[in-house]
Amino acid sequence: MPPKRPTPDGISDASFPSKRLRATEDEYDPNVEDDDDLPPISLPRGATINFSALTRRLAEERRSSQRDDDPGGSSSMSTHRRQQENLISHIFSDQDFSWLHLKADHASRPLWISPEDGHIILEAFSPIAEQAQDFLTAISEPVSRPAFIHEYKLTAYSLYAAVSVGLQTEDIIEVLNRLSKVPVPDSIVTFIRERTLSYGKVKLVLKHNKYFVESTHPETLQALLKDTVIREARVHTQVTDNSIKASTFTTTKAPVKGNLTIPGTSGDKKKDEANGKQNGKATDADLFTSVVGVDADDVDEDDDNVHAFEIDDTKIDDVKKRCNELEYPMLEEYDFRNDTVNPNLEIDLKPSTVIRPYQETSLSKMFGNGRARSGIIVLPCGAGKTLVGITAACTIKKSCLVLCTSSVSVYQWRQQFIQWSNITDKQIAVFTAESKEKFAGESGIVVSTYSMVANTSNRSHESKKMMDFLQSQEWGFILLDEVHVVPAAMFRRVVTTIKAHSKLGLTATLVREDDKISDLNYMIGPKLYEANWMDLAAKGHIANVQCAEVWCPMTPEFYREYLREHSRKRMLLYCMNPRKFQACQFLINYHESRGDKIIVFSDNVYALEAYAKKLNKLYICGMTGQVERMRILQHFQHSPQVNTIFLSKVGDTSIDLPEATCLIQISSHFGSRRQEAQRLGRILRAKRRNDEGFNAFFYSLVSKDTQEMFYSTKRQQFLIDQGYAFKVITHLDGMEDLPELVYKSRDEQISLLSSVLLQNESAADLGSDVKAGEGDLAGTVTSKDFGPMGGKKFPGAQRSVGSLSALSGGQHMSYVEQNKSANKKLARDTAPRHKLFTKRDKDAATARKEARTTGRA
DNA sequence: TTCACACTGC
DNA sequence: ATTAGCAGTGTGAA
Repeated sequence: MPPKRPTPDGISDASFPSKRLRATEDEYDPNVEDDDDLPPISLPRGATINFSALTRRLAEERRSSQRDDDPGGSSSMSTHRRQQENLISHIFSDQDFSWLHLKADHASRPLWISPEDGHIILEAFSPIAEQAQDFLTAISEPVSRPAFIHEYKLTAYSLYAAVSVGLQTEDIIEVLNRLSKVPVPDSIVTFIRERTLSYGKVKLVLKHNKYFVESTHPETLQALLKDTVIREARVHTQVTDNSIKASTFTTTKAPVKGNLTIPGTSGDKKKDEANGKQNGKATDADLFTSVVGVDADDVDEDDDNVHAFEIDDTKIDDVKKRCNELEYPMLEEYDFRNDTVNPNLEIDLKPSTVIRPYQETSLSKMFGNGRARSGIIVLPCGAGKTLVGITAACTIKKSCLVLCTSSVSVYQWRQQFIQWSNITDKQIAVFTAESKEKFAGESGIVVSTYSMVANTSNRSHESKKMMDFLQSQEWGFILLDEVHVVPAAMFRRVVTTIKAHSKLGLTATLVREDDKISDLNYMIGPKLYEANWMDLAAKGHIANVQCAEVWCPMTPEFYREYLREHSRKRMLLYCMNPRKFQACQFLINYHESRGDKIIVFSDNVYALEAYAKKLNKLYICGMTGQVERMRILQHFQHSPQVNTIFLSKVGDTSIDLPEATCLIQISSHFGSRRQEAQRLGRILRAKRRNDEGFNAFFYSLVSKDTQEMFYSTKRQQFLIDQGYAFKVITHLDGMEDLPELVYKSRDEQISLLSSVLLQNESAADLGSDVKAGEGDLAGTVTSKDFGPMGGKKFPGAQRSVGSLSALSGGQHMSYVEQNKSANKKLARDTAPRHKLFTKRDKDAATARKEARTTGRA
């Protein structure tokens, strides 16, 4: 037996599921056998202390799922369980790292590195966690950041990004070593060296509207030219292999950040420098600022011998991709201050504009060495992405192209530019289907949409002329809003058709449900900065949000139909579940009475309409005209009579939503994590966040025991990774007593069901009377009509709160255990269907037959 | 101006 | 592991 080990946090040995978890500092006995049927889980001791509860739970889940899965039976639950397990970080799979030796003072060091795959686990409760986090976001990808344990991953891209932000190989290794409980494994050290040393050897440069691959190492270029993709992209000119002396701007030793000020930082650069230079005390904080804030630019810069070859600009995308694969990622930096070819743009932030610390941090990553690096900045919605973009444009001071997803945001960008900077009306042009302006003078800003620029076929004469103009320009800066859309097959074209020296992508949610997100690494550049949502919330920049998933049981009638029907009909059934209706009504009622402004989202237009009408609220969907939308939004914003609106998917994009403080989802798009996050973002901006203890609320209404539960789990993953804990509400206290509760009687429920089923068959009349709600604001029912709350307590008491669920979102498992039997019982239930539906079935059958016979005739 | 239509993305 | 309905933009004809 290994010697007894101390248990600093009071967790006794008895709580460990397996003896193999008991790796010790000095000794590990490989002969200790597993004496139970648990899967082997091994972690170094520093980690086991914190993971014990979770790993145990995981093991239990596994065991129980193995045991009571009935073969061939209702497999939905067991697949469900498997799916959920897959969502859990793979760090808990059966790897054995007990051979790693902990440092003697490991307790004071906050992280642990997996030698296998470069995953890093950070104890977020460590006193130096915040600095460690700064460092880790710089060198690795955040995978998941719930309350106590954060997970990061070292990847080639993240290391490229780290180097491009100015970190140096040995510093990365050293800091990592200082923070780690175990010595940094050799495999990781090698990995870091390999990836960082090849970085910066190859550059992509734009000169005279042509792209060149440039390097000071001719042998590197030769190596690249051995690749067929790159060789074929090469354009042969007279000067190809000669050294091209940079003629547009100097390539001498780059000036360091010293004399560059990012506007709006109120001279904060002095502070930066002071921090960096006065290394008197070797506290950890200093260590980080001195490393992270380093401004040395040690890319070899022997400008005597810059070798280059030109490449075809239509093949830029492929070449960049290839270079990444060959592990010579191309460095794209724009030395805008020494660019004398492209005209300057007189633009600056207004003196009154001050940017926030995290915005400054993100910009300092971009301009860290006095030049503009291409890359991506990830900030939550409502955290001021626009201002970051504008400040970047004001720093570069060259012609700038801004691209967004919709024409509404085009005008928003334009408006923001005018609001925050001293740009004049004439210098900023809008290019959409309606307006095709050009800016006055030789430099300026153009704001447009992706589809406008990406559209290849079928272009009108006007826009063709405009496109020629855009393509003839050499842009100093291209700003890509909602950059996660760029990898889409059509939109990725814009990156190659527009010639820009530097690119900045902005997004709140750097995720897609396909695998194209990593393409951004070579298309735009590395991720320069990613904010931690929880940190921003804690500092009061964005609202604090309470997230909850409300489980609404299906009524027996609805569930029976649900089991009989297929995909689309199923969806309608679980959206229209009367219990969900009631929950929705209750929550609206509750939140209106405490003065919240509420937005209710439903992806399903039919359900949206039904809910809004039943509950007497205004709603907006795709059909709603622009004028009507504006009017409703105005009312929502200003009228105390209108506190709740219903929105379809239009709310996700292209609507400038006023501030809301509460959000309820009744149906949503399959498993889109992005959508979930984007919707949450709608309430992050809430002004009232500054009130002490103010919370915004985010509810997802889910019909129990339906597919919705799986999608819901999947959708939440992004937010859980950001550190949000979803609470599960299984019962809304006081709902039954709500006066005027809708669909209370069984008869009402049945008639709802029949209309849902009918609607299914004649989908043609969907949305026929969209305009019905127009103008009848007077009839809008407000909170007071629902009567007093009767002093009912908020259902907070019912919420599950626990360290385990807060830890990792593992709370989703809880429902797996609960409802299986109920599920089966309902499915088995052979009680006759309501006669209404047997009749309906018959009618449908005869109708089909008739249709067939008449069709033949 | 408004509508249908094509195309595209999520 | 995957869906198909809802949304957007832009164009040209009525």
